[in-house]
Amino acid sequence: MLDPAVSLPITRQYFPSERQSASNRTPRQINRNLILNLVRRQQPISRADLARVSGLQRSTVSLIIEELIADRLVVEGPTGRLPRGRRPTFLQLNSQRAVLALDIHPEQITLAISDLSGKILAQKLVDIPESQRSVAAIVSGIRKMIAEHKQKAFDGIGVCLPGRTDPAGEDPIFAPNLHFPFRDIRKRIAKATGLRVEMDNVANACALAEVWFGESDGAHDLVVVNVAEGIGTGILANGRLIRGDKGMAGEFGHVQLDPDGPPCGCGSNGCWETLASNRAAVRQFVESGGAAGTTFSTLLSFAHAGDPTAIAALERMSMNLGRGLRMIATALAPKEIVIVGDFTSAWYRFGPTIEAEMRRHSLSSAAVLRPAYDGGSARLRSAVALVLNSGTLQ
Amino acid sequence: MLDPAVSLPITRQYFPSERQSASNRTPRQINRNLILNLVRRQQPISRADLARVSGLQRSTVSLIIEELIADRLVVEGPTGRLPRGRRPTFLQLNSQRAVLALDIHPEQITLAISDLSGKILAQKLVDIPESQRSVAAIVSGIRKMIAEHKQKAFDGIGVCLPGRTDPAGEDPIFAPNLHFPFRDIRKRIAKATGLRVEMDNVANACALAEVWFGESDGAHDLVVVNVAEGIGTGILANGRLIRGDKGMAGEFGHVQLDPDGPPCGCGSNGCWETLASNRAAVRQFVESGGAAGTTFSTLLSFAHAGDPTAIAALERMSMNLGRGLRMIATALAPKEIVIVGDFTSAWYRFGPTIEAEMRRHSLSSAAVLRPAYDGGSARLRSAVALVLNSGTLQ
DNA sequence: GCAATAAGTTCGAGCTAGTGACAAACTGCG
DNA sequence: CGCAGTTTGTCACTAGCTCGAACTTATTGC
Repeated sequence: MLDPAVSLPITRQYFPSERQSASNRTPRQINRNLILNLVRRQQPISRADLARVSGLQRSTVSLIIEELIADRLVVEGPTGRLPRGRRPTFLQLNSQRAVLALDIHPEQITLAISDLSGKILAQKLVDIPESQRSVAAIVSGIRKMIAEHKQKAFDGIGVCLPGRTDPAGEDPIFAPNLHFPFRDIRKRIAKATGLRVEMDNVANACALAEVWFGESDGAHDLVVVNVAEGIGTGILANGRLIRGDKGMAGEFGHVQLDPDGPPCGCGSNGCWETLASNRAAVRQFVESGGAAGTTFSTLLSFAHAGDPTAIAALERMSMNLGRGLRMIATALAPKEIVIVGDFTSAWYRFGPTIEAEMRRHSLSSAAVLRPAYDGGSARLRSAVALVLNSGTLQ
Repeated sequence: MLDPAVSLPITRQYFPSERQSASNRTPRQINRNLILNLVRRQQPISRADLARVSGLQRSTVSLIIEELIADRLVVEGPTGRLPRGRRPTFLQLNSQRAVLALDIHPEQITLAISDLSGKILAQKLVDIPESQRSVAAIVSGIRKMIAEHKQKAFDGIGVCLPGRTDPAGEDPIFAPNLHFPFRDIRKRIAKATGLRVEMDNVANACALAEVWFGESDGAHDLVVVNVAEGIGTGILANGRLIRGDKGMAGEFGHVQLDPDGPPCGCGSNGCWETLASNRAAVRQFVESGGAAGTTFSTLLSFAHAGDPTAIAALERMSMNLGRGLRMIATALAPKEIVIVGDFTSAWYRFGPTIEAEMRRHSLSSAAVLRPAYDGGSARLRSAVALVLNSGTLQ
C-alpha cells in the first residue's frame, strides 16, 4: 500500500469559505482545484487543453501540474496524436489512489473500491446475518478488502446511510428506518483503518455524486429523492448541498401530506413516507390481501409477473410519490429531480404515473424528473463522492 | 448630484463564481469586498481594527482603504480616542452615495432614499389612484425624489414586488396578486434615470436584507415568508439565495395543502396561500358573516377592537400559517423563519398560535420563528439590499 | 531538408499579501 | 517639561502568484 503523500485536496468548491480573507496563495489554491477537477472529469487531457479549457496560461498550467505530479495526484500517461505539431502528453489521475465506499442499507451492506474518477473497481456484500450486525463485523470486512488490494493507496472511506448524521458527520442522529448498533461507527472505522472516514445521508451523498460524476457542468440545482424504507432527500442549490440546522434539511419525507394518514416512525402521522415509501407499498399490498411478510423486492417481482394486487399497490405508491414530488418541484423549482432506490428498476412501468401526478400543477412542470443513471451502483458512487468532496469542509 | 466614480462593487459573495480561474488580482478583489463589508457593518472603524477583524495585515488594509477612498466608496471621518497611543482615524461609507428603494405593494407604492448602510433617509408614498397606476407615474415619482436630493450620488434603484421576475430581473413573470401594467418596468426606469435598476421578489429581497443588514454574521440559513395577498418565500442557504429554475424557487405558497381547498389564482386549488394569506382571512371573515368588501387592514383593526368574527378568521389564518411553516421547517430545517407582512403588527396576539401549530411536529421544533425586526420599513430596506447585493451577479 | 504547426518550458514584469522596522501621535508619570 | 510606553498608520522589502512573450522540442507534409 502506497503511502499517500498528501491528503486529497480535490474539491468542487473552488473558493475556500472558512477563512474569508485571501492571501497571495489563494489564486494557486483555486486554480489547483480547478485543474485537478478538469483532469478528473476529462482525463486523459494534455496541459495545452487544460489551458484552453480553464482559461489559464499554458505556463501556469505547467506549474500547477508539476505540483500535482509531485503530490502524486496526477501522473503522465501516453502521448497523444495530432494532425500537426508536437504530440501532447496526456495526464491522468493517479490510478494507484483509491477510495473505499460503504453503503449501509436496511437490507444489505455493500463495500466497494473506486478510483478517484468514481469508477467502481471491486465490490462485495458484507454478508452479516441481520441479527449479528455490528460495527466490528463491518470493520473486519473493510480490513479484508484493504488486505486484498495492498497495492492501492487509499485516500479515505465514504459511508452513506439512510438517516441523518450530526453536522460534523460523526454519528447518525436520526435513522428511524435503520436498525443497527451504530455507536461511534465513524471513529471506530477511522481508528481501525487509519483512514479518513466521511459519513452522510445517502440522498445528500447522491446529490454530491451528481456534482462530482454527473454530466452537467455549470451550477447544479437539483433534488435527489431516495425512496427506500423511508424517503430522504438531498438538496443541491447553487452547486452546494443544503444541510440546514443540525443537518436536518431535506426531510421532505416527514412533511405531513395527509392529516388522517398512517402513523409514522417520527411520531407524526400521514408523512409523505408513510404514503410513498417501499414500506407504504408493502403495507398497501398486504392490506389489499397480499401475502403478509412480503418484501419490497418480491413485491416488485410480483408486479413484474403481472400480479394485479401488486401493481395496484405500486400504482398507489407512484401517485403518492408524484404528489410529494409536486410539492418539492413547486417549493424549490430545481432543474432536476433524481430518484434513487430499488423502485427505479420499475421506472419503465410506473415512471409515467409518477411524472403525470407531479406535473398536475402548472408551477411544477419545469423540473426534469429521472431515475439515477446508474441505479445499481448509485449509492456506492455516492459514498465515493463523500470522500472526494471532503477536500474542503462543505 | 455627484458623478459616481466607480460602480458599486460591494458584495457579500466574496468569491467570484463567473470565471472559475483566479488571477493574481483575485485576492485583492476578495479582500476589498471583505473590507468594504466590514466598514459597512461596523462603521465607524479604524484601519487597525479592520486588520484585527479581517485577519489581514495593517499594511494590506491601508492599501485597500486607499483604493476604496480613491473610488469614493469610503471616506475618512473624525479621529477616535484611546486610553493610550496614537488616535485612530475612523473610516465610514461615503454618505453622499445613496440608493433609491421602490416597494410595489398591492395596496400602495412606496419610494425611499437610503444610504449604503441601509438607513432610510427619506420616504414617501407614490400616490396614484389604483385605476391610474402606470410605470410612467412611478417614473415621475422617482424623478421628483431624485430632484429633491440633488446632492446625493445615486448608485442604483432597488425594486421589490410580490411576484417572481425572470432570472435576469428584467420583467415580472408571475405576479398573480398584483394588478399592474408592468411592461418593461425595469428598462423604462433605467432609461428614465440612467441608474442601474435591480428588481426581485419581495421575499427574496427580505432574505438578502437579512444578509446585508441582519445582526447574525456567519453563514445565513433562513427562510423569509412574506404574507400579503398571497404568500411568497425567499430561501437563503449557505449564505446565498436559492433562485431555482427560472427564478421560481420559494413558491411554498402554491404547495397544495388541502386537495379540497378553495381555488387559487395559479390554477390549482387548496394552495397554502388560499388558506393562510391576508385574502384567505378576509374570505373567511366574509363567509362567517363579516361585512363584504372588508380589507385586511380593517380586519386587523376589527380584531384589535375585539370583534369575535374577525378574531376567529385571523385565528384560522394563524393555524394555517403554522401548518405551512411546519412544512418549511421540516423540509429545509432553516435556523430562522422570518415573517414579513402587515400581519406581523398583530404578532403579540396571534404569534403563539402560529408557533404552536408549527412546532406540533418534532422535526420542525428547532427553527426560530420571528416577525421581521423592522416591520414598517422591512420591504424598503430589502429593496436597498437588492442594489447592494448586485455588486456581483448572484 | 525546410516550412509550418503545436506542445511544453523559461524568464521577466506586474500584481498580491506578509513581515519587520519606522515615524507619528498620544497618555501618564516623574 | 521630558521621557517611557503604547498604539496607529506607513514604508521598504520579500515571497508567491499569474501573465505574456520568447524560446525549445517534436511532429507533419512538401
